[in-house]
Amino acid sequence: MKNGSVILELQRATHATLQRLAADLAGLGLAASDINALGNLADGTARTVSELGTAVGTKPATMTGVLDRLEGRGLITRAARPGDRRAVVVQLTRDGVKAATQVRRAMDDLERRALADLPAGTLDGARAVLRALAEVE
Amino acid sequence: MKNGSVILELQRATHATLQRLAADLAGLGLAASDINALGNLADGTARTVSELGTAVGTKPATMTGVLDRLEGRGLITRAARPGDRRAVVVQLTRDGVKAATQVRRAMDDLERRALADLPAGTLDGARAVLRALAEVE
DNA sequence: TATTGTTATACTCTATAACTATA
DNA sequence: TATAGTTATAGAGTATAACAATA
Repeated sequence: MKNGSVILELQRATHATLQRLAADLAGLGLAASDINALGNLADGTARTVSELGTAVGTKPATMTGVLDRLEGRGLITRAARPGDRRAVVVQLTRDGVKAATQVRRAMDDLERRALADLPAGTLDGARAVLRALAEVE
Repeated sequence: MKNGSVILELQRATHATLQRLAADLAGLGLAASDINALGNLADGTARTVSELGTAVGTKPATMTGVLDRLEGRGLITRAARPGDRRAVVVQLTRDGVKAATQVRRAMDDLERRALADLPAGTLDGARAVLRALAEVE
């Protein structure tokens, strides 16, 4: 395959997986960013808005809109962090945990389907590449 | 690192590289989709709207807006395909070639910076993973 | 003064459905 | 009838800059 830019292939893979995920999770009525945020919160760790934004890959100002939606649906709570009342800690509610679990399951299923036929070690290399790209200056 | 979903890492890498690219190419005043489209057209091959949409990862209806902008800036032309006048062939203009070349150069530079320290074979494995994810059903 | 988050603003990105032209 | 693309619509995603509250 020519046009071999890894970055272009990255865009394609991202578009395809996001769309696939949204379809697999259509019953939840979540937008792409909602899915991304819930997927990152799924491990149960509470995060500040900034931390979540970094994990998701967007600015705090962008997160605000997403969090407004998730809060409105009762999937997360926002609370001032004890000790530093500037920071806002985001945490899943009980319903949020359920939704996030479904998101993670859909992601895991998708990965399994897509990568079943690839050699075992390949995935680790891919992670290294993705991490390096995510941190580029 | 926990939260090890490849899909989540994919999103992070995509956000980070897009933003980095947009900054590196700020002088050209291009939107993310413009950059993506030009990067795909950079090899000089003319493509129909549908083909380009597939390469970029979006629907034809989305491409229309991007192409309107690129055409308005004189970077591409649209013409009916001889033999099937329903199809629209997109091609870079002379200015478009210049812009696309800069886009590809910025992408290549970014990849070099990010991946310089990784073992040689890693990249091929990553491509295989990205391709598999892009084609998942 | 610096930091965290939200608001305000202005575009871009996207999909779906309806439409036009061509096959 | 089927296909390629555009238009219309509506909403989601994004950044920047200005702002408020807290440190």
